[in-house]
Amino acid sequence: MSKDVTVDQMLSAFEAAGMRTTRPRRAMAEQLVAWGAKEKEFSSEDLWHAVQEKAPWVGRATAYRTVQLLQDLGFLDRVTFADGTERYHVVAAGHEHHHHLTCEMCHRIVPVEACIAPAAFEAMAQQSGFAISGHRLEIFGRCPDCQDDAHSC
Amino acid sequence: MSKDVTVDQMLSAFEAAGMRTTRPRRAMAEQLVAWGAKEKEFSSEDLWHAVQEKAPWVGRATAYRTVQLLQDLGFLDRVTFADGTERYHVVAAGHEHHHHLTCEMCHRIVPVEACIAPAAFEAMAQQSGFAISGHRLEIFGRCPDCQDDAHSC
DNA sequence: GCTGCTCTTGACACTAGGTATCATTTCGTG
DNA sequence: CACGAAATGATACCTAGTGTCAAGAGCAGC
Repeated sequence: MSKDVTVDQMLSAFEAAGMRTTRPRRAMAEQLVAWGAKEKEFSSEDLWHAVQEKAPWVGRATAYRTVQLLQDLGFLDRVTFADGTERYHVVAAGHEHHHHLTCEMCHRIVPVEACIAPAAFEAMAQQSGFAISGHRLEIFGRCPDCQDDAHSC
Repeated sequence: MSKDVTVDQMLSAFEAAGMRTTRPRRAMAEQLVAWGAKEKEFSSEDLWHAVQEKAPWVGRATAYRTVQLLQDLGFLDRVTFADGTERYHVVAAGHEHHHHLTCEMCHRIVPVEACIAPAAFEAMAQQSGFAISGHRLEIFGRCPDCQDDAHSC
């Protein structure tokens, strides 16, 4: 059972990394916690707009910078959709390595555990001589709600 | 042993799809064949610039449109690199479903066969109720030549 | 509580990469 | 060769994001 992250956890992580706990960072953390890890997906621009309602003094550049930091700190996950757009979602605490199954219609996100077998990575490292450092797997489809809709045009 | 594609093959594919074999399309096909499938990677912009040297009358929009078409026709493969940039490369004829292992330093591309087991796809379709329509897998690392370089800063 | 140093911010100009529009050109069929 | 549709090139525009920098605000030490 994965728990949602708290504002304090995010701010503590900033401190732990030697960064300051500023007002914009707090405002953005609050918005993220309000959204929670409920499969909610958003772009940096979305988050900026949402934060603006309660903290209109937050600048766009700051919003983008903070999203980047939160991703580095492991609180946000970047997800690629079938249409090529990139968005983020809040990582539920304790979620280990996983990938995403996304709906190409409504952008719903479902985390999945499936991944390449470690043996396969080793095999390709051997064959190619590469030092493998990471990978991304994105799976696309239509969620149950969107399969009925004939919005295929 | 996979063979490189020819200009005629590309132009025939356009015709077969009910499209015309125009001068810009020919010019771009020629540039692509000149590059070949030799792990060469390029952006639409790169291709446009290259084509301009021999056919300066080709417009930017046309270059982008043609790259899109060639991708739809299966002659080009879109590859995502570790830094998030998207580029293309020429698909060698007869290459079936595959993914790419890319060098995060020099952008070298190695095709790999490894993929998720079909059973895993079925399992996640069952669990989630999604109708799965596609996926992308990108693997990042450093090629043998770039492992020595201490360009880590 | 005040000082001062540094990190961070907000404003804004700018860029990369790509798309929409539309009058003009050019295929290729008849 | 003439014609209609498809394709083009020029251009304006767009999205998503980055670089710059003077001004502001945390936080440590006093």
